[in-house]
Amino acid sequence: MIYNDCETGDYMETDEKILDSAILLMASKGYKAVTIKEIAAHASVSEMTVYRQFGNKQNILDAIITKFQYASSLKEQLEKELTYDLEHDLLLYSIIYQNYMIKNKQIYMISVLERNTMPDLHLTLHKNVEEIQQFLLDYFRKMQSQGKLIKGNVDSFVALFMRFNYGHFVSETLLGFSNIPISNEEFLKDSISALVTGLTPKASN
Amino acid sequence: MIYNDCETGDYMETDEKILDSAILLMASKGYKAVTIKEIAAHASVSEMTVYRQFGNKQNILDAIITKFQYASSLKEQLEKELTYDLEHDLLLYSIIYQNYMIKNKQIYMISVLERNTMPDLHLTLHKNVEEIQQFLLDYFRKMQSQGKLIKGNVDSFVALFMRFNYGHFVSETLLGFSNIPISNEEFLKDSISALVTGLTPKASN
DNA sequence: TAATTATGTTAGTTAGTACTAACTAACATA
DNA sequence: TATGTTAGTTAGTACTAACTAACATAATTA
Repeated sequence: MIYNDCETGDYMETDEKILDSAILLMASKGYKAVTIKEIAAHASVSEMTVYRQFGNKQNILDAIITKFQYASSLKEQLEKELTYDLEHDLLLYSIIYQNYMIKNKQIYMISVLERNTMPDLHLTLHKNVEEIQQFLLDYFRKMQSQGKLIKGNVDSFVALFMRFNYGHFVSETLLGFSNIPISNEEFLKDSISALVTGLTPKASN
Repeated sequence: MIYNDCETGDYMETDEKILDSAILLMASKGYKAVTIKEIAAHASVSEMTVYRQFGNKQNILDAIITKFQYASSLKEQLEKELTYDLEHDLLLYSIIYQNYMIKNKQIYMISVLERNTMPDLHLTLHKNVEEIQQFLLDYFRKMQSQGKLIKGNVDSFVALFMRFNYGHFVSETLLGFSNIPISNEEFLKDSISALVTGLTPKASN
């Protein structure tokens, strides 16, 4: 089995091939169910090479986690482009969020599969969720104080929006079940348009 | 370790204790990572009893699947109580859906963990999703034709609503992260109220 | 060219796990 | 009294997977 699909056309480093194969297999079957033999075969290296590079199985996962633990650029990416127009901003958020999650879907899947055996990983990733939630809470409060968001419980509105985005990510990307006969972007546009109508104060008031 | 929490106060049958322990452990760690020894210990029986009752590990999972494969009562439960008032019906759906998923969360978790190793289970449960989606599509179309739902892509509206419910289930029940400082029912009420406002045609038209 | 480095090969050891077999104990029932 | 049923105990087999050690070879570098 040959495995080498680095986008640059260069051959991937041995370490990268191993980590790439490991994350793929672990996200598919879980840490315990994946064997070093499988990882080596998928990376087209010998089992010994894996052991020489990483020592043991746990170190492979640790390397994966370290590699994918870059700072949450989600917030910074957003803050720059906010226009304080509800529809624009929520759509922007949804698109950026989906792209962010697609990039991290494998490490996220591992964290779900191993949420009980290795709770630290899951908690670490969950920190990001809390940060995003806080960011959205601040944004929604600001919009509310400017009369651009209906009165009511901001916590609920934020949760509504977050759970919609999260549900979309899980069914569409993580589990790969697409039941919608239209494109992803169209769907987001339609949904957020309806959402925004519900969250915008009536003009007549 | 003593394990016996049958609601009737009677002692649970040996088979039930074993299945109950197995589903709990498999939903927590995945099929492969659970050992017969663990299941036996958790059910407070000897390993041999497990083998005598079920023969092998796969049979335990098969028994679990068979036991939890009752007809989707979700649709029937709903049809009876529909009032064709959007807010009432969507809130009703959300509550019934959440309760239904809570009941089936363990088998659902197993289907996610083993989605690649045993794709049949996941596909079977997914059939239910498709059925629910079709039901909601019919309902939304009906409401739209009665002028009780805004014009636009019904597929999007259904997906918006389903993904909100699904996202809520996954974060609240499946992964157990509750970030909302209010009660579940209050949250559903608030969210659906906002959603319904967005999906209801304006009175002035 | 010689040394070094990266990788492969082969053959182990050790531990865990699914599963079997033989036997025993307690209790119920014909 | 004899037999069936249900569960436990103990020992063992077959296999798998993590991990190690020793040696071989190809590529890279001094």
